Amino acid sequence: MTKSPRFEPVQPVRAYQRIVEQVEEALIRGDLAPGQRLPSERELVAQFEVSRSTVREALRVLESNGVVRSRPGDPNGPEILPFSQAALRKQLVRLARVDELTLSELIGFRMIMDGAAIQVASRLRTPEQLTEMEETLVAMRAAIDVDFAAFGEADLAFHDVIAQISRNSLIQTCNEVVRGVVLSLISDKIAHAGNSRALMLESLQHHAEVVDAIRAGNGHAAARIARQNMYDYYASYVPDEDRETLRALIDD
Amino acid sequence: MTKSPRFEPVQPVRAYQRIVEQVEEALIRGDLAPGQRLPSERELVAQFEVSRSTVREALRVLESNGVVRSRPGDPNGPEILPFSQAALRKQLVRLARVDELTLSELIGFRMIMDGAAIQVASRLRTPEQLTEMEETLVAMRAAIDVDFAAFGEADLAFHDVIAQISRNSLIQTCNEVVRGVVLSLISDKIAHAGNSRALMLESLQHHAEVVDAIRAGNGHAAARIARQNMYDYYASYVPDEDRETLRALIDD
DNA sequence: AGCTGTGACTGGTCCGACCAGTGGACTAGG
DNA sequence: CCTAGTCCACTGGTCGGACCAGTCACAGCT
Repeated sequence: MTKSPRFEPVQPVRAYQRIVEQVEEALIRGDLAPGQRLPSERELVAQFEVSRSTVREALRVLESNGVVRSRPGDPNGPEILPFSQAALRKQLVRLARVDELTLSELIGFRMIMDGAAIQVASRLRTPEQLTEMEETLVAMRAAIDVDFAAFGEADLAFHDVIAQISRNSLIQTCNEVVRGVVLSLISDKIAHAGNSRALMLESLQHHAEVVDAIRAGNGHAAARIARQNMYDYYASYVPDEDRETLRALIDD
Repeated sequence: MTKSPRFEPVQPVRAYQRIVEQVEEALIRGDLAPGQRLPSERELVAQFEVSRSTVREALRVLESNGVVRSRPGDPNGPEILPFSQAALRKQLVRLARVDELTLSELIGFRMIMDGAAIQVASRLRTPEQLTEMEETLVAMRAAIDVDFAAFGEADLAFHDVIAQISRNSLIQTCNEVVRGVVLSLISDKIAHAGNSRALMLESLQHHAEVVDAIRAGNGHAAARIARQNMYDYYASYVPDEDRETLRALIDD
């Protein structure tokens, strides 16, 4: 009656993989927490009953995944790292670098994400959070007189507040990661020292309009302005033929 | 006049890391393409002038990042893998598992992403693409009579079409990844074999309404229905206190 | 008590060895 | 001639031992 046992392909599980699994599982179970230390490599050799090569290969994998960090000479052993989006960003950067993702896709993604987050935030925000947003605006204004990097940080803080209000850290993570990827892709082209101040002032103006719209409870308008700002800010880096697609994203 | 040379902290670069960098750079430059093979470990030892341990640690890192795959006995050497979102998903799953991300955040993210994608799609879609969407609807209807997994696949195909129309593969990737994470988180709770058919029928009905709205060019309505559907579909798995936040995402 | 020098231990790298498994070349059979 | 089977060179996985530069805690000195 049974048609076929539905066998699945099986590949050998290597020793170092099982070590990785055990460590990661301990992390998920909470037996291991960030800041804690793993036993030294030679101690792990004894516990797992494998050779040091195997232990080291497992540690390299964990290290590349951002789970632990080994420092030579540290008597406390490898350190369990706090969870971070660094590994996530690394993977995204890889995808972007090999041209699986174009710059316009990344920017389009941010336009959608940021717009959606702002729309949600305009509904959920408390008066205190509105004040918080206004403060980041002041910080942005002050940063303009410092340098471009400072302005970028202040801008990041603004978007962080938005994401926080929208009660979704995944949005925040995605925005930060994609933002970092975009900046790394256009970093070599940021030679526009000339008009940068004007661009920053315009960006600040747009942000202020966003806050105004949020204050008025007009989520649609806020989101639209945000997308417009994003487009103006990055459009010059996008190939002509992709700009139309991005423009289509601006209006609601 | 210069205040300080602005020194930055420096940590030693390990040999295996430089091997990883060289391989990844070759990949980005296009000197290495998916399907091609790396030299054997012993050959790499000669080329990089390091020990096999070092080469192997580099290969383990590349392997864990989804760049290559080593198979014992293969005379052709490690294989360069096609770029995939698997590594990306792995990182997201890790974040979700350690409770940095809650189920409601993941679902909220999907509501926003999917809604935005549908809204964009309703504007950009061609008549052919509309037909394509309608075909996935038919496939979903047929899948209901097979089993739950088949319905899930058909549902995935629908969302793929949407993401494709929105001309943004990053949206597609994010949706797929997050969808996979959500399913893996609730997989143990899918014991609702009883009412599943009714649920599938309702979901299909919602999808059909979405397509209707897209056909009519009403992006707002389409997005709203999509979010509502997403909420109905997953709300039972979300803790009570988080549901209100999700409900706030449904309207406009 | 405060400082310093030392030494046990750390991780990074290297070497050589063995094993099970793979796949292509080579050979025997058609 | 072509096919089918065998064989072996070579693969990656794992092991154990060795050496080095660096770090940190502690004992001993001032």
